[in-house]
Amino acid sequence: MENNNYREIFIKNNIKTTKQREIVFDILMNSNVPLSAKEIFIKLVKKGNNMSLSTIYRILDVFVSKGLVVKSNISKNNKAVYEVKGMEHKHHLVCDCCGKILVLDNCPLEGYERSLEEKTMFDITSHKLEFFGICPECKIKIEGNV
Amino acid sequence: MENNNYREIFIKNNIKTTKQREIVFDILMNSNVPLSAKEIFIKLVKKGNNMSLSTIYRILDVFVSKGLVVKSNISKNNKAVYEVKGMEHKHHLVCDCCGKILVLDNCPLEGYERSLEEKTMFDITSHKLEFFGICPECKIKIEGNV
DNA sequence: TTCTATGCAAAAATTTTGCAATCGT
DNA sequence: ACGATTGCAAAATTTTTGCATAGAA
Repeated sequence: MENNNYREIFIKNNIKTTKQREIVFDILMNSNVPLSAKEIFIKLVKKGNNMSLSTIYRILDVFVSKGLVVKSNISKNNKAVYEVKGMEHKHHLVCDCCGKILVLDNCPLEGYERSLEEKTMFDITSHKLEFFGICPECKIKIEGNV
Repeated sequence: MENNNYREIFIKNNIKTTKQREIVFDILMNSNVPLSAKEIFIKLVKKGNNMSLSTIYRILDVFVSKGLVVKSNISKNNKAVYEVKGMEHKHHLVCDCCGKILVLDNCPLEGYERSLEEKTMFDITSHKLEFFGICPECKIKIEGNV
């Protein structure tokens, strides 16, 4: 899992291949939940790597500007979180109570987006959709305390 | 437009009515786009009021915890933005290029949410949906430069 | 009066920036 | 070799917190 062909992706996007970019991209590729800059930092340190936090921010900015990564904000502490922009795009269901994130596979908005383009004259490039609720485990906890 | 019955709303939610809370709530009620803490601050100063920024943060936290206000993040600079949680809920279409925000009136997710509850066993409490794209004005600008 | 909310100033946390050194092509 | 990228440290922003004072019920 450590080797990779991210080089090809980087070349295709006109950015230089550096060890740091490979590390960050690899972490994002292997995470199924969006990560903040600091979380990425912690993960790479745990793997035995090291990197300046400002480098991580700069790398993420580059990835976002190239459309490789999506920046959003679903964390409770308003930190920006990042995830690779897969072809099949994913949405999330976040527990209000414990913060757990469930990844959803399908998107209910295909048709709607098109009608919105017609109505607004925007060229729609993307959307963010997140659901919030109480997960089954927390429901039990809450009921237990009643 | 300055007078209001926010007192009733506050009483109903078990929070004390203070001048500061009325000012902040009024600004949120009269804005059709989500505002950051600092934007709220600037607006109230322009109206001749004054308030500590930390008070604004604390007031917003209270409003969010009572479900009166929704905190999200669609600004480019990852600042948290806040808007009143209306009965009719609104989504937004944000221009990638100039940051302009268009308010959308209807929500395409009514039915989907219910099926998601069944599938995941979550009690879904809310969702956030934002669209991004290029607005007509920016399209012209961009084409002009080609 | 009692408890909560506010202001202020200081701290914490996140993100950005300048500059010299290093690395990729 | 050249230009882009990184690290470091410092700055800029955003958000949180402690404590004394003021305000609501």
